[in-house]
Amino acid sequence: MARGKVQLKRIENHVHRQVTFCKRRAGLLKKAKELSVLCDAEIGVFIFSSHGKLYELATKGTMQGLIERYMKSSRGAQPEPAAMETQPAPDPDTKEEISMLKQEIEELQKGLRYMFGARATTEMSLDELLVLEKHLEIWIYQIRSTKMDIMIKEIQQLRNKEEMLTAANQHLHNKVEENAEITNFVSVTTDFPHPLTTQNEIIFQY
Amino acid sequence: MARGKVQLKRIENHVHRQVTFCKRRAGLLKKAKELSVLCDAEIGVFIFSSHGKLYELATKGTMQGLIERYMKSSRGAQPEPAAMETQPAPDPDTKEEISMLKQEIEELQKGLRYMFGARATTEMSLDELLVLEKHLEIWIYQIRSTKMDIMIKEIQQLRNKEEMLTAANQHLHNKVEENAEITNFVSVTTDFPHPLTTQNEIIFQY
DNA sequence: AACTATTTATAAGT
DNA sequence: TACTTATAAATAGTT
Repeated sequence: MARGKVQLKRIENHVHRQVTFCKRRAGLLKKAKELSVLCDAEIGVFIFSSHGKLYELATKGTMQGLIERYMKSSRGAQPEPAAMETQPAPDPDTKEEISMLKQEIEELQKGLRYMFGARATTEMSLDELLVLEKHLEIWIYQIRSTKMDIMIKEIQQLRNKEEMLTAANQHLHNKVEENAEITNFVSVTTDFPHPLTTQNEIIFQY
Repeated sequence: MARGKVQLKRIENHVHRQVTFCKRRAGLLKKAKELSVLCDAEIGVFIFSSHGKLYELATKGTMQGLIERYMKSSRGAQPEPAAMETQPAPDPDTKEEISMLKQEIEELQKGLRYMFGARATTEMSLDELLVLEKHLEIWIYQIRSTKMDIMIKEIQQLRNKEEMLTAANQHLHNKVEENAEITNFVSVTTDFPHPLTTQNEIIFQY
């Protein structure tokens, strides 16, 4: 944010990255504290550096307390899905990146499993698996239902479009016949089968 | 930070506080994401508004994963070993693998978001729904596979048990007949059908 | 670590 | 709630 705009990607230079990490980490924690004070919010932040070192902030009480509250809240009524975003750093270290991505997938799957209140699939009992299976079936059912809705809508739209095209077609057809009658000296036989309309000929943009 | 310096204390005006909360919350999460990307850090943030509503961000994987890592890191002594920097040749195959993995992550995240927030499935496109459906089908397949394994094992165990019980039964049966012959003065006709064994009679605890 | 030139965030206003 | 704008704050590059 100064003396040059920064690209939103992993800083490749070690030293530069380390310095930026320190500066921005301080900035982030400061912002968190400010938000907490100004707006009477309870905020927890933890930052793992690329070397695995932990930096944390809990604006009220302890991090443990906050985590407990988080657990309760996120499992309960209406959790905020706003922020499950990741921006995997475009790392030229492809091998490393692959393993990172795989780990990420693993974690995501774990997260999904966690939602059903279950542990790793292989650690699950038969009953737990049955419950999970049921959940997934319901989910798939919902997806298929939505899919069906979308497809039905699409079909409806296509039908409407067809109707319009047909009408436009008819209109043009009539026009052509009219013209043919009036100016039949041009071509006596205007017998080209059925005037195909293209999008450009449609008056009502759909 | 503008049009007037702000005092670092709770904003008393409700509306003003709410507005500031929204703005600064967005700012904080943005900063967190930036730090994560720029410096390859893993960051978790959760914010409870004064009304107890939760806003969260986990820059990699899930919040659960992060919390687990936090737990490990904060109570354990030494954090994780540093990731070594490698410089392998960028293989075209691996590139492809990366993009596939990234796509998979994207889909999983969409699924997670959907699950967590009960966000309308209608926000997903048809293609996205198809991919998610595929993932879930695979998952269900895995679950059924695991289930099958468990059931097969259980059947095998039951068969073994049956075998043992039959053997024990036979053994007891023989014993009884023996006794009957030796002490046939007690009851001349030891013709109770077939000695049913109960678990207590089994010698070999299974 | 300290110093700016800039960018970014945002308070107040609309 | 969403823009706009003037200004404060953060910070990238430099020393």
